[in-house]
Amino acid sequence: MKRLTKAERQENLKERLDEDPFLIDRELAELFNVSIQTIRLDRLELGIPEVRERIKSVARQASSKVKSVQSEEIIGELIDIQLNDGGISILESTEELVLEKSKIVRGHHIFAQANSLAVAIIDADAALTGSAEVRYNRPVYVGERLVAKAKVEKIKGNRFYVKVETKINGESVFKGEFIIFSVKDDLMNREG
Amino acid sequence: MKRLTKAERQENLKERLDEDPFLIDRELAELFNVSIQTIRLDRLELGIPEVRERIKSVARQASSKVKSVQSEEIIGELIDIQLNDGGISILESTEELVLEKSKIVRGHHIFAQANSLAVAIIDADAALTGSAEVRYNRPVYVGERLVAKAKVEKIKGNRFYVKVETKINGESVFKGEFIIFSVKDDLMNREG
DNA sequence: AATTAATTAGTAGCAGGTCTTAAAATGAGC
DNA sequence: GCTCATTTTAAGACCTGCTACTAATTAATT
Repeated sequence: MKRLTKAERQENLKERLDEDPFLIDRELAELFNVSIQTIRLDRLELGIPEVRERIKSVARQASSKVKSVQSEEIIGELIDIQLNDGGISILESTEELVLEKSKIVRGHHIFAQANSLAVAIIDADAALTGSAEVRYNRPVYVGERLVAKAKVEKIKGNRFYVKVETKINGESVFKGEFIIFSVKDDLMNREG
Repeated sequence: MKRLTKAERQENLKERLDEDPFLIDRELAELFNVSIQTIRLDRLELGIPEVRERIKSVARQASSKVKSVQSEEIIGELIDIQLNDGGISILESTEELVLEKSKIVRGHHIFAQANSLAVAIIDADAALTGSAEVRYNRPVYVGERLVAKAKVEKIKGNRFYVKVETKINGESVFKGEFIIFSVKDDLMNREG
């Protein structure tokens, strides 16, 4: 690799370490064909910690990350919401959501987006899904952008009837009708 | 902490480091009230690497783990299966599956278990969920063991009608009826 | 040529080890 | 008590991958 300017090198450095935080200064020095001191200066200027600290922070997140990925309360990104009325969420279909062979998004992820949206728009301490009726209109592939739109159709006591339709570029790929219950705190704190 | 025997200490050491791989020898020495040398001997005998290596291996798994958790093709553990007939899967409800406040398992996880089971029992190159009708009978709390039982009710061409019931200690908590489509490979390889 | 910016070199020191050799301490058996 | 094996400490040299600092060298720029 030919010599880059300082600015280029530092940009590149950031990316490299983002991809692979295990790289030590010596390896980076060889990579950019500069001295180790230069790399250390770069890290200093960029506020990038040493390799052992980088690894530590990756490891620290490791335990909690498994949690945070799975335990997102809402699947997808809430972009609009009117409590007890409606809402919209967007989910990018990434590799993680997909069947390895066919690259088709597993159905339960589409359900999860719709279900968590339906729950989210309920104005209550907590809401639980009581039942759902869903239909998948066509398979969803990696990279497609799932836009779920929820609408509260009817409210009867603590029962909320919510319709969700998920579209890709305006094409309907999923429809669901959910019955959501709002739950009082005292009910929830009972021992399971 | 009073002095333990060598064997006790070593057992204990393994557990400790399993819980918290970040512990350095000095901390362990204080913990067990022995010298650092003793801890090092213990690690040597037990084949436990030094703290930096332990952290590294945690970090190394981190990147791949995020993927593997989410992209499991089957949610829960398949413990019995008869293709095109029925199957059983078990899912332990851990903290990761749960709403933070209420400690109730989010509905889409229960759906995911049932749905992936329904798909798994279909004898085909690939199977996709066409529609589902589900009912949640009662909230599921952390620690409860979800046993999902699927039964193929009817087959019509490439349409499979599958009923899934999920129970905890024999008590029904979830029922679902799924229509699953088996898919031919050429259909799946079309560009999305 | 003079000045400034960027790079390289060199030294001391640190954390958390390894590996080796050797000396104590402890416990069990007689 | 004494003896012997096990267990525990201790001490020293060396290692990696740094930090922190000082100083020298090498481009660029004016």
